[in-house]
Amino acid sequence: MSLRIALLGLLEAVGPASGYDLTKKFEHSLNHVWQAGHTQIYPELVKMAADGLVAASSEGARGRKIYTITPEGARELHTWLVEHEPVFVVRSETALQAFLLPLLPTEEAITVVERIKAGYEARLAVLDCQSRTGVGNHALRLGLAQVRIGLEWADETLAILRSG
Amino acid sequence: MSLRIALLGLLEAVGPASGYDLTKKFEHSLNHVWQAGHTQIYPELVKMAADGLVAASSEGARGRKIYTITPEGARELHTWLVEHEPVFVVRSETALQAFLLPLLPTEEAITVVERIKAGYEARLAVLDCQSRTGVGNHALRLGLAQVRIGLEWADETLAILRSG
DNA sequence: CGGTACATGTAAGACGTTACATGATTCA
DNA sequence: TGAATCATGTAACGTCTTACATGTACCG
Repeated sequence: MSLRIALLGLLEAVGPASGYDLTKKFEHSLNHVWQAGHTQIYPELVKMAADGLVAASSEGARGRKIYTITPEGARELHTWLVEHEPVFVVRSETALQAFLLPLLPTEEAITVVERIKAGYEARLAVLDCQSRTGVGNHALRLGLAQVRIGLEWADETLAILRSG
Repeated sequence: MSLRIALLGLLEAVGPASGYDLTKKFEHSLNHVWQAGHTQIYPELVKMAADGLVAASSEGARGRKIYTITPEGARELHTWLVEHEPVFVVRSETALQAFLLPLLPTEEAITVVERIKAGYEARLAVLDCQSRTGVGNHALRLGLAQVRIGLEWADETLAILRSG
């Protein structure tokens, strides 16, 4: 469902686009929110077209197919956006490492937290390069805040481990 | 893979346990880190036993089966903990709603953010009840920090929407 | 002419959810 | 005795990843 919504949202936001374009958007602007590769996106667009949520144009250069959101698709998107109840589904390998940290001797735990911290720093660098305007600006603020808090957590945790 | 690690970690942390016990742990202490229901946990334990990572005792009261982590399981857990590179896979419906917020008229966007905020508040209430000691203490600090930053983001976003 | 980016797809298998199904024990 | 909790499982279906497969257009 959410993959559909993400695709409908992108089509609504940036106008008609190909599966390839949408795949790039997933890589470069949606990546801190939802993830999907082309092997998931292409078949989903076909299904969405069959369900009348998007319309596919005839093929362009290099077999390029342009999809446009239909009024029905826009309706579905709008309904989801205003009615979807937040459900907190978390599946974070980093958080799992953090959870199990006390099972390691302090020295190893420190090494693990340092690696997690480096991961957050890399992530911060990526997010810092993204445009702060246009659709996604609120989500980017959220993503940046979460990464920064991750860094704070790492420093705090290192301090605890080193003092304990 | 991560489900395995979570199960091995719990067995290491709390000692021998049944699939039922582990399911409860997932509900009550691991829920902000990883999620799995009994329909996923029971078959996984069977596979892990076949792979020699856990050992199953003979059946106890009410068909209860106790699993114990084996030395091989402990080794696998340790290796993952110290060697696993952080990969940021995010799939958050809430963040997706945030991403697409600019597609809504301001009034509707405000309603959506208020619902997201209420979700974070509910989540905070749940996390606040959890034990701050024992395995999982670091992950709990991380989870709490992330929820609090979510609340800050919601207030900030409401301010932007109301002033814009 | 060779590499890179464009552009699309399929298939197998892993992972996760929902619905269905069963039976024991405890407590009011 | 009926409800709640304990306790385990299967099956169908949906989602996601990885590997495989193919061909076009542009640039140096």
